[in-house]
Amino acid sequence: MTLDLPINRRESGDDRRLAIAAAARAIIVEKGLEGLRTRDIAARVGINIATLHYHVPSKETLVALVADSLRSDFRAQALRRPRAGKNGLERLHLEFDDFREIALDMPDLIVVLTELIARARRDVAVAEIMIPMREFWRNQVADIFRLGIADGSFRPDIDPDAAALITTGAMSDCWRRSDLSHSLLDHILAELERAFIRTPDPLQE
Amino acid sequence: MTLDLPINRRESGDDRRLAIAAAARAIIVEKGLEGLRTRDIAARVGINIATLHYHVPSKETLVALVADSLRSDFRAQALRRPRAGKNGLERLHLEFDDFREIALDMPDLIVVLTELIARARRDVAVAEIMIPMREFWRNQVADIFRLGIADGSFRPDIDPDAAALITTGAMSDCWRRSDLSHSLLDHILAELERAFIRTPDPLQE
Amino acid sequence: MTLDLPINRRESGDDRRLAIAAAARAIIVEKGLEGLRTRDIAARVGINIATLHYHVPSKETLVALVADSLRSDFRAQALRRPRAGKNGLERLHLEFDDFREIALDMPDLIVVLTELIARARRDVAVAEIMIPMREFWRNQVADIFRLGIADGSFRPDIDPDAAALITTGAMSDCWRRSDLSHSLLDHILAELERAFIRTPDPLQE
Amino acid sequence: MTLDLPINRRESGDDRRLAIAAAARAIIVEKGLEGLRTRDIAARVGINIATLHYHVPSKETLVALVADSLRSDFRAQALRRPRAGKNGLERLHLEFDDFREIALDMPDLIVVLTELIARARRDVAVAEIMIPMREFWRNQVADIFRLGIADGSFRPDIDPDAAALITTGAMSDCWRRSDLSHSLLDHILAELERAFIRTPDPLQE
DNA sequence: AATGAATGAGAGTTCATTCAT
DNA sequence: AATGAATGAACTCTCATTCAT
Repeated sequence: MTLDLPINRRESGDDRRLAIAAAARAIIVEKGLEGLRTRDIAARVGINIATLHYHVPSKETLVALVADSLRSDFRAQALRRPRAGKNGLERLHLEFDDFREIALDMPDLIVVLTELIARARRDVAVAEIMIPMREFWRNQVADIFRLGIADGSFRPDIDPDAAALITTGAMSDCWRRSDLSHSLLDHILAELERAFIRTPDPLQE
Repeated sequence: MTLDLPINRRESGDDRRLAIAAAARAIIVEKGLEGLRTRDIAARVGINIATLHYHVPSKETLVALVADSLRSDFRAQALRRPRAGKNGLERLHLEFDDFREIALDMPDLIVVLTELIARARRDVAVAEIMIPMREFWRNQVADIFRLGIADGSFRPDIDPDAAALITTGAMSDCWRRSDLSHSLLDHILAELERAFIRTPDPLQE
Repeated sequence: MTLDLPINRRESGDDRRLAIAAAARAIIVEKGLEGLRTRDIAARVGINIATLHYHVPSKETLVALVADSLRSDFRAQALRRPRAGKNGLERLHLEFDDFREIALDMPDLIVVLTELIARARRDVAVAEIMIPMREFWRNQVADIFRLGIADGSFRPDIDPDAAALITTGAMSDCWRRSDLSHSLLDHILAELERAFIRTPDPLQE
Repeated sequence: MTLDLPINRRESGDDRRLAIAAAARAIIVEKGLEGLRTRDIAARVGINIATLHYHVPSKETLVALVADSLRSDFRAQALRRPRAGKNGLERLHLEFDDFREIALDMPDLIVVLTELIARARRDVAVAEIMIPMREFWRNQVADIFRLGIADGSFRPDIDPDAAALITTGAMSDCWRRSDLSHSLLDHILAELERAFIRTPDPLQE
């Protein structure tokens, strides 16, 4: 006669790790990576510290886990929008839409990402996850510029890699501002667009 | 007659504070703000921890001292180059020269600056020093754009504030890259210039 | 079959806290509250300082724990002697017996109590435990005087509250004397008794 | 041509020591003996810590200095009232008047005294000053009782030493109460008087 | 007589990690 | 899979005292 099975008393290891990553991210948002304490995570998840260490053997592992969870979120987001059959300018607009969505809907994600990128300078394990993420993004934007140059929607004299770095750099810097508003963001993105589109040739109009 | 110079046994308070700020900056470069330990600073300066606390009563004060020392460095650098009698484009070039100089000659300064800007999000005392510094820089660049629009060296449709944010943001992001090379930097700066200068009107050439 | 008793390696939290309170009291007797060091307590209990902090999170809590342990001791002692069916004078004798027992058998308890009462002036948390203890005692003695006035064993013109304060005050002051001897104590208690009993009316004898 | 002699820039050693003792007493009242810090004293006097140590070489010396200053105050007070030509009861009234005056006008003095008496248990240097003070007071009161027994104003069966200890003990205990009011004090003193005066013999009235 | 600078010893507290169950 | 208890190492900060001037 088994009644009232304790639900979720013991979650599977994967579920626990997901909960731990989520809790860690919440704390990083509040107090930064340097304010991240294993005890706080355990308390937030509702488990004992020893249990936390059972699932995530060390703090280093924990940070890597958080980095991984960020990567998953970005991958999920990258797959949501179809990219085919567009010209460079249209694809840049899509990129901007993605950015707007993240910056305004999930600012937490950005905060954690920024903290991890900063840490990557000193932590090789983190760098191995975060630097490729950043470079992947920059390359995607560089591809957009290459496409746009080819299809004529962008200036022909653009250096795609430099332009990508400027674009992603400016966007990153927006993230870091606590005073980021919807309208400010729109102004920035509009200015970025003007900076790279092909000026209509007055003669041929 | 021995010329034994006083081996820094007892310095004036100001000198000590300078040395402390320098040591703190060196450690921040190595281990980040979160890896900054008062004992390490004292050891580096060659004084007792209690002596350190005599000159800098708390860690909070210490961080503020570092922030102040950054501000001093920037002020010193800002006064080195004459700004008068130039048009917008020339002034932008000067700005780029400054940046090149700092990024390649004193990369440590930038690392520390970045750490403090990140900390500013959570530390009001630091924010009060760092945010004005960042905004001052952005405003300076915005002024350059305003000048350049007026004198015709830049595109007339530029939004000076947005352009300034993009420019400083991109430059900041360069700083954060550990792989920053001289040629990469030059490419970025050249691209920034192309993004904002007035496209030569084909008709009038 | 080896009977190796667990050598206190891991005790339950309650046992540890009892041991900690006992160690703290011993050190207070030796060096006073101001000479109480967490490290000394840990050493005496045979545990690590961090373990001490695991059980008693702060020094403030520790002092409250000591105060609580005093209260427990007093409660235990108060329950040992039956109080029913006695007149005022007999109850005063019982009170004196209790006092003699504590003052001569457990002088440490008194020293600690005195230290905590002194600290209560400045520490609200301690005051909240100690002042009620002291007032409870004084009220108990005041009740004895009220009873004795009613049953005729004490002078009818006694102010019970004032008499109680004198009695408990004199007893407290005895505690504070390092030269307290058995015979001195007896003299004091005898004099207190003479001070309040009803003088036999010469007429009716 | 000497103008504007700096007044009090450099006080004599004795004046400085007086000021130091006064400052120390003020701090003891606020934070207790255990909260007494040399730096706080120096700040209150307006001198450097090193200067403080020049005048009072160690903290032990400092506490002895405070004890001495208490003794001076008591001596001054003891000389104010003429004691000759009174009987026991009248002298007890004078004693009570003195006590009232101190307890209500200079409660600080009492606080410091109590702190030092408590410290005397562990500090021989302090004990050598404070214990004689306490015993001198008790003996004075014992003498009053002896006088009053002889002149018939007190009960003949009083043990003068025990009665003195009860009296001074009850008074000391009053001091320790933060809730001491004028009327409470009067009640206590009146009760003490009733406890020891000769009950008027009904037959002979 | 006075002071700015310096210091050794130590205070309470924190933290990631481990152990026994 | 989970946990209460334990720990070493380290942290910031404090304090009475001393030194050089």
